[in-house]
Amino acid sequence: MFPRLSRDFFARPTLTVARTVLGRRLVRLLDEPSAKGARISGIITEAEAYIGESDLGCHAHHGRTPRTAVMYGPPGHAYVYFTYGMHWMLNFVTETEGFPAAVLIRALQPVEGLEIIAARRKGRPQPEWTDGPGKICQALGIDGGLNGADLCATDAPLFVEAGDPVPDECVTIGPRVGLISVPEPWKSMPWRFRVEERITTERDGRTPQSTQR
DNA sequence: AGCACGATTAACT
DNA sequence: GTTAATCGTGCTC
Repeated sequence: MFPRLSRDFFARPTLTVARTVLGRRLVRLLDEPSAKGARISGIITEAEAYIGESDLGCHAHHGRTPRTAVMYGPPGHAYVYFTYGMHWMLNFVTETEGFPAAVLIRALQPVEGLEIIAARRKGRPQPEWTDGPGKICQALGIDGGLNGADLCATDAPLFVEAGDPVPDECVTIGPRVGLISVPEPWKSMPWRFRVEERITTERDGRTPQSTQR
């Protein structure tokens, strides 16, 4: 159990939050009676930045709407939205109130609540439990009910704990994923941060490559 | 009111 | 590699 990240962590430039959130632990406290107080958690291994109305890849590029209102609010809250008719996506609101920006959490390394995750990701191998933004929400039981939730409240059901910082040599930076029809330069801005998977003892001198999915 | 599309995933050829 | 699933959102008429 580590200290929870305070609002100061999120009230910084979005690129800084996206880079430094790697290695931290996302924690979901279950509130359902059948699993009262159970913890599901994982180390954050991939995140992307979405920055303001001028970023044509950001939902806020249409301005303030009912959907994007949370991004215009104070930092340290969850922006959870629904897409493709079936998937929920989790973001952390960043920067200052009034400026719409957020960090999309794209991948985790599962740590706690493995049995619950396995049940929710039934039949899939462990590497595929939380290696996508929709999968994370499925595994942790995150949906629209958590949109706007304060990650820094004392009784928060969803929050982030401190963890070991990830050194630069373990992080690859590249373009954000899935922005099919977003115009340049936004489509290619290197605003995706990912912890490179490697065997712990590996030392092969490979140049980290900018991966794509 | 109608329409095109999406910060994806899983299944299929 | 290709594509169906499935519906909220924001735009156009």
